[in-house]
Amino acid sequence: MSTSEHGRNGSPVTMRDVAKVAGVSVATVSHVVNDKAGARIGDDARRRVQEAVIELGYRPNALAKTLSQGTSRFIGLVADAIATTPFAGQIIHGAQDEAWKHGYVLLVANTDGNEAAENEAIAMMLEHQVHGILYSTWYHREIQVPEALHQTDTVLVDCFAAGNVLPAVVPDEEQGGRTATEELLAAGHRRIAFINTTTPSPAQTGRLAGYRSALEAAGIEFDESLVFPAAPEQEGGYAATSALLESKATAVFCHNDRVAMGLYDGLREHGLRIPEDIAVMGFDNQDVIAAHLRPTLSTVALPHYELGAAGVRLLLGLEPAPESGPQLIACPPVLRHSI
Amino acid sequence: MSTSEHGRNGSPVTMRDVAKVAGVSVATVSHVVNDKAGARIGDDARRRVQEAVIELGYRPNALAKTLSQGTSRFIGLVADAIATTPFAGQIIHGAQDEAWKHGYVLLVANTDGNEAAENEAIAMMLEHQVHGILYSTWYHREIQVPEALHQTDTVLVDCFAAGNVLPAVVPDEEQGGRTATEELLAAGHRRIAFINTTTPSPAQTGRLAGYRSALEAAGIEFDESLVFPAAPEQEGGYAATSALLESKATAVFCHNDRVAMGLYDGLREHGLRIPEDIAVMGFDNQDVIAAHLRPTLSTVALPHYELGAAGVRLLLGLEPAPESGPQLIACPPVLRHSI
DNA sequence: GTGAAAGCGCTAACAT
DNA sequence: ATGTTAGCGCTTTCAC
Repeated sequence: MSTSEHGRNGSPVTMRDVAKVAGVSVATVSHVVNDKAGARIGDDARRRVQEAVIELGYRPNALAKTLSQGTSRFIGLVADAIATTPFAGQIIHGAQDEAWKHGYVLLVANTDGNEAAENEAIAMMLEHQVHGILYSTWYHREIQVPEALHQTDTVLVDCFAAGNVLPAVVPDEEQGGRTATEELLAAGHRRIAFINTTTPSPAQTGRLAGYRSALEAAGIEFDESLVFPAAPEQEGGYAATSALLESKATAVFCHNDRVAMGLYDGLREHGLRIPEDIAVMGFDNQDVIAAHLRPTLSTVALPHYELGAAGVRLLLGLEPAPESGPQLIACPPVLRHSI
Repeated sequence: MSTSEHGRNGSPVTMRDVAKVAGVSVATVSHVVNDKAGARIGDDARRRVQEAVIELGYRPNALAKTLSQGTSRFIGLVADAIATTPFAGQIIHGAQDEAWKHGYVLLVANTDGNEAAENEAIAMMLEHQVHGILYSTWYHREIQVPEALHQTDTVLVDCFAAGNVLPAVVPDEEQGGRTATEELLAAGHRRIAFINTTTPSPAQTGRLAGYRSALEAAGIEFDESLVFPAAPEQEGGYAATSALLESKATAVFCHNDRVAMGLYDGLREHGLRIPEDIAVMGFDNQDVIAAHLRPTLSTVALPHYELGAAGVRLLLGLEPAPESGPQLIACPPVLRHSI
C-alpha cells in the first residue's frame, strides 16, 4: 500500500519527494506542512500534499529548517554534576518539560566541575546554534561566570554571579527558613532550636535569616544560644544531639535532611520520641531520606524542578527577570510526621 | 585589536568571512579547519586561515555541517523518568560522557511514561536527525517497544524487549545477587537469609538465583525457609524483622537498600547490633541511604553510569552486541560497615 | 493560488 | 596547492 521509504533503510524522504508525488512545488509543500498563515493554498493541493506526506512517511528535517531560518530550537543545559545528586536530575526534568512545551529541545552536557570540559561543552553548544544556555550547579552558590557564556544568552540556575551580571534563578532560602520555622511555631512550639551548617553559603545565611524573621514575627526573641553549628551531614546532626538536648528546646529546625537524619539517631539513643518529645523539621526534601525515616520527616522542599523550568522561561523571555538580584523560587513545606 | 563579531551581536562569522580575511577560498578554510588529511595546504595559507579564525572568533556551524555531510552527531536519550530517582541521572551522565568522548552530543527527553509524550519525543529526535536513540527506564524491566523506535537505530538501556528484538543493556542481577551473598559468605556466615521483594521482576528472580548459586558454590544447601518475602521498601524490611530473627540467620541479604533501611530500624528495636549480632547486605547502592545509615551499609551497586555508557557504545557499534539476550553489566560490591 | 529561485553555512568533487 | 561549484533540505520573496 504505502511506498514509504522512511525508517532504517532507503534514503530519507524529502520535501522534494513529497512535492513530486503531490504534483506541486516544494514551496507549496512547505506551506502546508508548516500551516503557514496567510499562504493561500487550494483545498485540493493541500489535500494532495497531506496525503503524500502520510503515504511517504515524510518527516521534516529540523536541522535544515534551522539552517534556513537562522534560528534554532535548541536550549543547552550545562551542569556541573548531573548525577552527584538526585537534585540535578530534577533541574533537567523541569528544564526539559518547559523547553518542550515551547517547542524547544534540550541539549545536555555534564562538566563535573572541570573547567576545560565546561569550555568545551559551551563551545559545542554554540556550534550547535543553541538559542541559549542554562548553566546550573547542583547546590545553590555563587560562581565565576565562564568567559564563553557571554557569547550567547545565558541564565544561571541554582547559582548566581557577583554583580548580578547574568540573569539567575535560585531557591528562596530565607523564605524556606521562615516557612520551616513557621510550621514549628504553628504546632505550638515556642522554644525552637536551629542546627545550622558551618559551611558559608546562601543556604547558611538565608535559612538563618528566615528562622529569625519567623521568630520575630511570632514575638519571640532570637536566642543565639539556640542555634547550633554542625557539619551539614548526618554526623553533624548526630553530634549536635546532646547540646540540643541541654537547650531544652521542644522543636528543632535542621539545616538539611541529612542533619535531621543524624539527629534522629542521636535522639533515639537518648530514648526520645519524635515528635512527642521533640519535633524536627528538615530542609531539602531529599526524598530517599525524608520519606523513609521513621517517623517520616517534615521538611521544606528545594524547588529544583521549578528552578529548571523557570530558567527556561527566563531564557526564552517568557518571563521578565527581576530588576536586581536573582529570581527567587519559593521552597514549599512538605509536611509529614516529625512535627 | 580584534574585529571579532562573534557573541551576542553582529551576524555570526561564517567560513566565507574567514576566507575573505585570509585571502583564500572557503574550500581551503574548510580543509584547514577540519584538519583534512590528504589536503595539501601551503604552510602560508594554513597560517593565514588560522589567524583569521582567531581574529574573527570563527565558530563552525555544526548544523550546516551535518546537513551537508548527511550524518549527524546527535544521540537521543528518551527516558521514562529522568527525575523520579537519582538513578536516571546516572544513566544520563554515563551516556553523556561516553557520547561526548566520541564527538556526539546528547539530546534528552523525558516522557513520564506517557505514551503520547514518548511518541512525540521520538518523532522530535528523528526530525533532528539523531544518529540513534537510547531508550531507558528507571528500573530494570521488560517493555513493549514503541513502534516509532524501529525507524532508527535503538538500544534499550535498563530494560529489554521480548524476543530480544532490540539490542539492550541491563544490570546483571544474578551476578549481583551472587556477589552480595559471597561477601556475606566471605565474612564467615553460613546461615544467610534473603529478604526478597514480592514484586515480579528481573531483580526478583535474578538476585534470588544469584543467592542460590553462591550458596551452592559454598556447599550450603538452599533453605527455602530462609527467604522472606517483603514489599521492596522500608516498611517491608521493618515488617520482616521478627520472622528473620526467628530464623536464627546470622546474616541477611536484602533485596534493596530501602528494605535494609527498614530492617535497621527493626533490628535496633530488638536491641540488636549490626554487624556484631547480624550482618546486613543491601542492593542498589542508593547513596543517600547506604552511605548514611549507621553503620553505613554494605551493598551492591546498580551500574547505572555504566549502563548509559555501554548503551552509547552499542549504539555507535563500538562494541558488538551479544548474540542473544541483553548485554549484562556487572553489579560491583560496595563494602562499608554493616558486615 | 502556486511555482521558481536564491540562499542558510558547510562539504566534497572536480578543475585548474 | 588552491579555487569553483554543486548540492544538503528547507524557507521565503517575488513572479506569474
